[in-house]
Amino acid sequence: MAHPLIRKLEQFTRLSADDQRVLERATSEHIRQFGPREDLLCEGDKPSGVTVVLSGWACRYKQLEDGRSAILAFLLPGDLCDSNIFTLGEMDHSVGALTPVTAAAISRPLFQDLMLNHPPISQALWWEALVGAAIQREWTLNLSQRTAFERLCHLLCELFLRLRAVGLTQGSSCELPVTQAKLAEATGLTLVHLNRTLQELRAANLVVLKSKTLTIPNLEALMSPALFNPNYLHLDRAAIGCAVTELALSRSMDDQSTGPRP
Amino acid sequence: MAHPLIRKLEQFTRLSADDQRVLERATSEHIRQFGPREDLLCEGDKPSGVTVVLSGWACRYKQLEDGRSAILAFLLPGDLCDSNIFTLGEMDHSVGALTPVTAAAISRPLFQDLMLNHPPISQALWWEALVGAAIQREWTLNLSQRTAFERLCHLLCELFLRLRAVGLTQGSSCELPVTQAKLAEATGLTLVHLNRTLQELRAANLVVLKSKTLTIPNLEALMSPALFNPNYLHLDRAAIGCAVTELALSRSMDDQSTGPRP
DNA sequence: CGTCAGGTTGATGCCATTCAACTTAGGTGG
DNA sequence: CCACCTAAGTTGAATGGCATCAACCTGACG
Repeated sequence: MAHPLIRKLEQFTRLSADDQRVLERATSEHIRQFGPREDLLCEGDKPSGVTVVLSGWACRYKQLEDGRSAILAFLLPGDLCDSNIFTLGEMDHSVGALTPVTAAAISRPLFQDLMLNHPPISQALWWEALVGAAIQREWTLNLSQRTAFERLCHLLCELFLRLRAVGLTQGSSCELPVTQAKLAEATGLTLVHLNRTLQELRAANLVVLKSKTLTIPNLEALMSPALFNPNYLHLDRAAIGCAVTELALSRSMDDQSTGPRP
Repeated sequence: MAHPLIRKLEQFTRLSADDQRVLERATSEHIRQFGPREDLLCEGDKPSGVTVVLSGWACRYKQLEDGRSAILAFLLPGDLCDSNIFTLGEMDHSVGALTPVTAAAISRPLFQDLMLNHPPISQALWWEALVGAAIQREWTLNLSQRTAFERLCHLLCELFLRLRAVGLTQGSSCELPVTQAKLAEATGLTLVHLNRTLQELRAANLVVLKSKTLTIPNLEALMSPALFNPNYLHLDRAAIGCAVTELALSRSMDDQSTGPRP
């Protein structure tokens, strides 16, 4: 499969062969593996490199001194953990692995080279950061206004679309390698209540979730109750080019998937 | 008073006289005034310029189709409404004025000149965007984990510190030119419940709020119940230089303010 | 076969919402 | 100067969504 960072940034703009080579080199120097509960980065860490998730799922999270904690974002393959961290003094939150994770660290000089001498890449990194911020805003709205049911619908829609954008869906299915406890932390619900909400989703035939595989028989039916508007993911430019084939592919695989739909 | 954008970016790094001149020119071309309920930007707008708040308060907000809406951020003088919007296709949320607002629009060519030919400025703009994202994460945590009481404490702390960073506090007081309805939208509470929570804050002597003026007799006492950690504002570098005088100034004015503290 | 993580269920209570009314302050016109 | 109006703030009572606590179930694994 293509390099996930390149695949992701190409959602924004086509990168020249040269730029792609530069990115590949930059992300192949310091590769590290992390186990499921391990931290990629801790709050307070001084920047030693920009971290890119190459495979597996991670999450941003933040803890209060009294033990409460929340997941603030899911990081999927191709995502940057600490975009341009060098301009900030230190991490204001932590990043933890949810599954086994492979991550690359881009050293400071390499990163500065990308930013200064490769305008298309630095543009794409801006895009990455801005979309990340847009997603964070949507999560704020999610917690602020949506009910538990809507919240969960919305989260699952988002994850599915983001995974599809980097080619990690199979038809109407994708991996969802996280426990209900983690989904609860991400939606601001208790584990118990999340479990019940999930059962509502199943009862309404909006999702099938079994053994870490999520199937969405009818994506629009899931988007509708959440009032899901995908504009905040800013995948539109990609839509002009890639997503046509992407969509066609996804559709054709829908046909051979288990759940036939009206 | 100094130019608010310059003042803000200098929280991150000292700008040369030349850079300051460039910024001043960039933000003096297209000045616009907005009335209290007017929109500076609407969801779906295509970028026509980067908007900077010069005076007054604005907010990012997002509405759901069924009428629910939430305030996602407060924009104070010096804040950018749509950082680097040119790399995104369109606005994914709206920006509205809460008070009379003066804003400048930086045109596309001017903005690109800043980004390409003035590294210290483009660095500072990265910092601005990253801090904005960090604040958004903190708001996510706020909504996800903190109680109504803690949430309000936290919000007021943040606003006070951000205002102080751009020199808009007088001793332990600052303007808070927003209605309780807006504070409710920002904290994800109903108006009624926000009102009651605010009364709790007053009863606990944590704040004095009258005729749009907020006074915080003891900032640490307000930070404590919210488990407020200012690291996410990334004002630390400034702290090395400016904030010493800033703090000294603030202290000396505390002395002549109404509420003496132990 | 015991253990443990992950998932499911029931009972109970509180925090926050909802609806509805009332107060206060500022502004405007007769 | 008072009658009226509107926006903002305040209060009470009833409802409900979600949390909390405590079991219990299930499958994977050594």
